[in-house]
Order: sequence, then structure tokens, then C-alpha cells
Amino acid sequence: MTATLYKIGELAQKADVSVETLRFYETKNLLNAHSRSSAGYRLYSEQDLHQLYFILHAKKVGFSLAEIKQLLGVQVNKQQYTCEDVKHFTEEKIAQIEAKIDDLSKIKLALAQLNKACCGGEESAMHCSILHTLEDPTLFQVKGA
Amino acid sequence: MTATLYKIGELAQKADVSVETLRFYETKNLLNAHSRSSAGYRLYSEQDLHQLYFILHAKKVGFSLAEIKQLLGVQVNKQQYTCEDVKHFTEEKIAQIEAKIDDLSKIKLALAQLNKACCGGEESAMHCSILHTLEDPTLFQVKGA
DNA sequence: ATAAACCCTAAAGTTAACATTAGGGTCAAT
DNA sequence: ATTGACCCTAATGTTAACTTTAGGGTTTAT
Ligand SMILES: [Zn+2]
Ligand SMILES: [Zn+2]
Ligand SMILES: [Zn+2]
Ligand SMILES: [Zn+2]
Repeated sequence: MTATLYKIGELAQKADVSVETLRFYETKNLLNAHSRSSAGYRLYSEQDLHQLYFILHAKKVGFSLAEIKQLLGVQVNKQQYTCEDVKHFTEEKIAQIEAKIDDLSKIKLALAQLNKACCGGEESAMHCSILHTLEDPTLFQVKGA
Repeated sequence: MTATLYKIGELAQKADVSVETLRFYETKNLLNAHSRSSAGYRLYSEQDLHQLYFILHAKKVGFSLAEIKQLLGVQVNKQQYTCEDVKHFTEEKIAQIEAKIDDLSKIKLALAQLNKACCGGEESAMHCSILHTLEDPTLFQVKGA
């Protein structure tokens, strides 16, 4: 069976990004088209689509394009790395992810506590505990305060 | 007792931000000095300090400056808003954070599975299972699709 | 065969949240 | 009275991740 190839507009629609974004990713060497048509049109493979999903997803969880490039690009220079290197790299990334989850969980907890204390009623927010708490210097202890 | 007023450098140090940040917040109408000295120096009041804390706290829990400006608007004329308004705002933020945590967990799982399959040895990564797996398009099916 | 829809490159513009630079007053102390 | 720390404005620079613009080929359908 012949592999299906998508033109840039088709890929863009499938992944819900703009064609400009796709061309931009190419300049950043994040996603190269599988091939080009005789007219020079970019032709993307199914695998390219999956790689695009990975990029978008990693982005969504807070990885920068530079980090994603690292994540994706290890296999390009296989000879220069050992399994030890590779494993170490993924372990670092996992640790980073855990740290991010931690941060977000704390923020979520803080917001949830604020939210819980608010009556949510239809009267004026004059007494709103969220607003009061946010201006309290002691609650969240900003670094050097 | 006379109210204490801080010069911009003092306020900056108290809240651990740069003076440039404070002047920047002024241009964004997020934090205006209580008054100016005869020489034109910004003079901040204790209440200004509280508002700065408010800004920094909100920022720390993931609000953008634009969102904070909205929140400040609410805080400044609390009479015009209800607790319901405020609660909605934080509930939306909490939902956003939860979605991010969810996505991060998925990526972490994917990476952990890769990591587990790598031997971690000192030889070239030519045979590395992580790299081989990275080439597998099905792995990238992290997102929808 | 022509118009709409789609593709190309290169370059400049945009947004957020500041930081830096340039050129110059102000204030406390030596 | 001069140094050094601190303040001012206005303008420009920074980084990330795109978007827009300009000018011009290609495909497809009528
Ligand atoms: Zn209430
Ligand atoms: Zn409330
Ligand atoms: Zn190995
Ligand atoms: Zn390996």
C-alpha cells in the first residue's frame, strides 16, 4: 500500500494549527516534511502527523520548543550518545515534568482553598475572601517579603 | 501618625522585584504611586504595597497581568461585582490548571515507559530502545487523534 | 482558460513581560 | 563641592512563538 501524504494545509487542519506554524516549525527544525512534490509543495507522512501531535502536546504541558527539539532530536545523532546518556536524558526530563506537576498542584491547592472560602453569592464582593486574601502579605510569602 | 511612604527602590526591595518592573506596572496601570515628591520621585503608600502583593500573588498562581488587571478592577470597586463573579474566575483557572496536570501526567507516563526499556549501558546508543521507539509513530498518540 | 484556492520564500511585524540604554536631575555624605 | 547612590523619562532591545505581508508560482474546477 502506498503511504498517504498530506499537503501542508491538510496537515494543518488535521492538527488544528496554522500552515504558518508548520512552516515555522520547519525553520526550527522541529518538523520536516517527509518530502516535496515536483512543484516544491511540502508533503507530510502519517509519522510526521504523529510527531506534530507530540510537539503540540509537549508544548501544551509547558515544554519550550527548544526542549521539545531536544526530546525529539536525540535519535538524530545516535552514534554520539550511549544508552547511559539517553537514559539520563529521559530521567532528567521526567524529573522536570514531576517538578512542573508539583508546582501546578501547589497553585491548584492555593486557588482551591481561596475558592472554597468564597461564598459565591450574588451580593457585592466587598467581603469576598479571595480578594482579601490576595492582598494579605503573609499568606503566600512572596520570596523576600 | 503620619503614613510612611516608600521610594521606588524601597518598595522594590520589600517586594523583591526590580524598580523597572514597578515602573512597568505603572505604564500598565497596574500599580500607581500614591504621590510624587517635589523632585518627582514616586512615593508609595502601605496600601500600594498591599496592592503589589496582590499582583505578585496572583501572578504566582498563574494569572496573566491582563487577568490581574481585571481582578484589580474587581478589587478596586468591589461594590460592582459579586462573589459569584469572583468565584467563577478562580474556578476557570483551576480547571485550566487541572487540564495541564493531566497532560503532564500523560507525557510523564510515556517517558517513563521509554526509560524503563533502555538498558542504560555505556555502548553506543545505536541499538537504544528509546531511540527505536521514538521512531515508532504509534508512540506519539498521546493526544486525541 | 481563467478564477478560486492553495502553495512557495523571505522579511518584517506582534505580544507578553519585562530589561537595557541614554541622558540627565537629586540627595546624603565625605 | 564632588562623589556615589538613587531617581526620572523616553526609547529601544529581548525572547519566544508565532503572524502578517509582499510578491509570485500551482492545482483544480468550471
Ligand atoms: Zn461572598
Ligand atoms: Zn467571595
Ligand atoms: Zn542499550
Ligand atoms: Zn538505551
